[in-house]
Amino acid sequence: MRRRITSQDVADLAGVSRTTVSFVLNNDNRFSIRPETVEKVRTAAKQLGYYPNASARALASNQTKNIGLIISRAPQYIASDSFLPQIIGGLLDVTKQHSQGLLLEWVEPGQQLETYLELTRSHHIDGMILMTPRLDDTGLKALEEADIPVVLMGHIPGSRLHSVDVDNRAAAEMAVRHLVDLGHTKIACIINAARPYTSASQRLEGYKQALEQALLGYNEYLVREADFDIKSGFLQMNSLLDSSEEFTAVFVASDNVAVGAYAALRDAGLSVPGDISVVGFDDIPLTPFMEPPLTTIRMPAREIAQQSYHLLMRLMKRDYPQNPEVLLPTDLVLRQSTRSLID
Amino acid sequence: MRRRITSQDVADLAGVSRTTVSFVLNNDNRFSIRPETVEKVRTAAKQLGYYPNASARALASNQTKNIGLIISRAPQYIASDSFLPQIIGGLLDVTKQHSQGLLLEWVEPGQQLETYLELTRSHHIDGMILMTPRLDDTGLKALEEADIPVVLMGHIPGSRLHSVDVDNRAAAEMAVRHLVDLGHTKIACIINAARPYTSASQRLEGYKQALEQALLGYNEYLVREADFDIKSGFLQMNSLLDSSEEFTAVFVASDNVAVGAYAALRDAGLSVPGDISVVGFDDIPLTPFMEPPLTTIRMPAREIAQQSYHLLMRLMKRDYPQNPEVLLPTDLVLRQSTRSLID
DNA sequence: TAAAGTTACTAACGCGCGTTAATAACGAGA
DNA sequence: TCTCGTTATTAACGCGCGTTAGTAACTTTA
Repeated sequence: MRRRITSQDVADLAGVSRTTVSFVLNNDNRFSIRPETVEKVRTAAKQLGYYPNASARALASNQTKNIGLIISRAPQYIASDSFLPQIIGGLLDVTKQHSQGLLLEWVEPGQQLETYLELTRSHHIDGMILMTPRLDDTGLKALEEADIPVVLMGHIPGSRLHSVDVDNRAAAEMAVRHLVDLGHTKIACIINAARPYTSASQRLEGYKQALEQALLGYNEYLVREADFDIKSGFLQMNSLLDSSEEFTAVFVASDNVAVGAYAALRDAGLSVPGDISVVGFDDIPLTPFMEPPLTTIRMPAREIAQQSYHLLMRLMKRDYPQNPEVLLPTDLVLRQSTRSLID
Repeated sequence: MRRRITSQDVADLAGVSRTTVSFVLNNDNRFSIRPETVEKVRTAAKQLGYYPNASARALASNQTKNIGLIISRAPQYIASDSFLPQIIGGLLDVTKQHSQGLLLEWVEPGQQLETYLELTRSHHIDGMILMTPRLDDTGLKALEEADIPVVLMGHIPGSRLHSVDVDNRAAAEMAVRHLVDLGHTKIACIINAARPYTSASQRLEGYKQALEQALLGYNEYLVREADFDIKSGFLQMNSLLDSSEEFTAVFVASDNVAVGAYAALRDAGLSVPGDISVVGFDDIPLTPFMEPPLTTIRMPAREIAQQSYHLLMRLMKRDYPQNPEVLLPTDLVLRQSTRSLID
């Protein structure tokens, strides 16, 4: 294997010092270098095919040029997630523009503290974005006093960490109010995930609040808890159907889960929206192609990703926004999965 | 900000040299260290909350402990991909076990060479897995003589690079033969992506071959080319329906694309499998929940991910398997999207 | 002409760790 | 007592780069 080409080689070829090479290649304009010298260095670097060693650079500059995307979920759940690719896509787009790397990591409940410490203290990354954080995350306090910037994609009440999120509660309320406005009074709910995921508990709150405003009673037997994936939607919808409770509409707090719910309804011989109206949440790419196309809350996934990144960038520059929380708008996308009971 | 804790601090506290600390914490058994010394070092490290600096370690050992997953596609296509999360999930699972990091990267056509050089020469990663490679990838030759291990997830004819793949051609042939066996003679095809993606051209080959074996003529007007995502499936199916060609079955070489095709068929008032039989490819988590459940070729996504990783690990240890190509089995998962024309 | 800038560059240190070659301690054998 | 292995430990170098403090040359001002 041929020897690595270092900046010394470039310096030798260009007939200057290594320092000058560094200044030129990093466009360090605190020092003025004669244009012809710049040219000499540039061509020498190109000629040798010089690429600065990332580790050495990280060590010297204390910047890895990598940011971490941490997913609070096990790989088997990641595999069937339709929302994740949108986030990753949005993130990859913008990280590449800033020639940053994206390091993926998942963390299992109970191991959070150790994982975060390792990631931050070992300095694998310059900053991290924490996806779908859990209320019971045992490592969040440690992150608050970590020496690297952190952005929560999602909100944790009481946390000092900066965050990017939508108003899940308000969005869910909007979804359910839509059903109420159509005359539905018996509205079931399948939340997207277990309560410790804040998006889940907040969406449930929105559901409750919409019922309350409509003077409809909250019936816990009409509520089920899914687990991110399609299958759990299928199972929970069946559980609702098997119960003795009556309902004419369901708010399913995740489109992915709603796909499973659709299947369960079909299997039961019920039509959407003929028998049951459904409103989803997320607006994944699939929803317009479902049968019938799903009325849902649009999550601005790409925007969430990019805003998270930009917020993280600001924090890395020690430029702290006065408001630690960025809230992005959602809206209700009307398609064909609901029908009016009022005529 | 408090000072970083270095191995020197641990050494001081434990009353030994930095070298000893290094030996102990890396379990370097080429040197025998007295058990009580080991203990002293371990407790000192724990007490101080010492985490070795990743960059320094990478620089000294010439190993970053990161592997790269490179996606040959733009972010907007990544966003609606249902296959990617399965690969990522499988990869994350196994990288974590080996305390390796996973660095995500995408590369746009035309920029491959530069991207690969930068990634390998800068030594951001110890090895890379190249997803959905393109035949016209201008950087592959450079990778063959790169100084880091590379695994192709997919096959490039004539490349010396190691690869993990399924036999796309044979799998596609199996899918189409299934339709032939059911009595279909006019079988359309929507391939998953443009020809330069080897999986696309290989699946098309399989389609042709199955027709040939059944003594059915190949009609290029029955073939369309999708673009990975759902919408392209919708558009291409409509294009088939708008043409004057007749067909009773379609082989859609990607489940994701098939979702769009389903929607187009529904919109045209055609039933699956009543009017048109459909066979897909991939077996994404959604397929059992489609209406009707899609008969498809199962891609062992998780296995592909993990085998790719293990192959990469072998290459990193300079342990080169005699056969550069790992082929994984596929099978046809029969569901309810095809019907027999023979009675 | 000397002093005081200004411009263009470099020597040298430090980042934190892995690792080799060398040393010290210690008992066994002669 | 002296030599010869072990065994346990360390001094010191190198990984490749960023960066500060400093030097040399060259121009401007008094």
